[in-house]
Amino acid sequence: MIAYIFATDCFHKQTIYPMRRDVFQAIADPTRRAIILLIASQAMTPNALAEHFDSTRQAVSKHLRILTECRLVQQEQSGREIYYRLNDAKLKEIDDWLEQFRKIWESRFNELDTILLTMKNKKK
Amino acid sequence: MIAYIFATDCFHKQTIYPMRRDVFQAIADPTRRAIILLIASQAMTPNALAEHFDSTRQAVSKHLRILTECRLVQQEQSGREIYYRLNDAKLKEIDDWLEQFRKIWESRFNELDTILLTMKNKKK
DNA sequence: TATATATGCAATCATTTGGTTGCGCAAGTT
DNA sequence: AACTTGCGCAACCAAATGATTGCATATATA
Repeated sequence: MIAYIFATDCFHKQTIYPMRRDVFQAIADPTRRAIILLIASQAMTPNALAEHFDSTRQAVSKHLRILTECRLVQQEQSGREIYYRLNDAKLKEIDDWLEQFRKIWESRFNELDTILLTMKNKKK
Repeated sequence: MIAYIFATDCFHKQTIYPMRRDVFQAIADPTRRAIILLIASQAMTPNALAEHFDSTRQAVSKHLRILTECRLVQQEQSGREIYYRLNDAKLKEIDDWLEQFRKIWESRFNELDTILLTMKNKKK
């Protein structure tokens, strides 16, 4: 009931998993990407999530476990329901990885600039 | 020899793989991420790449195959060597995926704005 | 032409992965 | 107190994955 929604101190199975996986492995599976997208706008329970897929609740639960293990997702218990919410900060890690390449391409542009500049000077 | 460097019309084993894989699956493996990073600044041959890893050339070759299959990497043959280069555009797909979330967060901010605005108006 | 090098491919193997079923337990409900 | 519901966990299984070894072929070199 409503009385329990914010009673976050009375949970039981909200396991804290060791960080075994990495984010890249977590998003490799299409079902997990779908889950991430679903909970991006609002936290959802395993049962609610499972309704969006053909596979069983346990399968979804397993995916949630993996997502939780790599901290992409956080659990929030309210009564006997566990809401899973997206950990925005963890998605940032993917963006950080991409940033490396942006930098490499940028420096490549700079090199091109230098070359163009050299050619320009030679013309003089 | 130099004569062959641009002779791209005389290759033999430069197979065109069917697109079976997903970019997300491709970057799931740490070795593949390392390969991507290595060739980001300049194209490399399988042998040159293999020197950077403990595993055998064939293992690296397999990873290259997977990367090629999902178009993350392109082959460029010069003589008997095959240079693998990064396909920048494909990395963009990952960024596009992240963009979804940026939009969701943004709209969340907008909702917040609306709420704040409503509160403001009520105060009046 | 004979030999060395660069590479892809097939077969094989241990490990991981994604999924299913069955179960136990805590939290609600009647 | 008895029943229902939500959820995690263990056992099990088929398929995919990552790596190895051996082999075939094309290119380069002596």
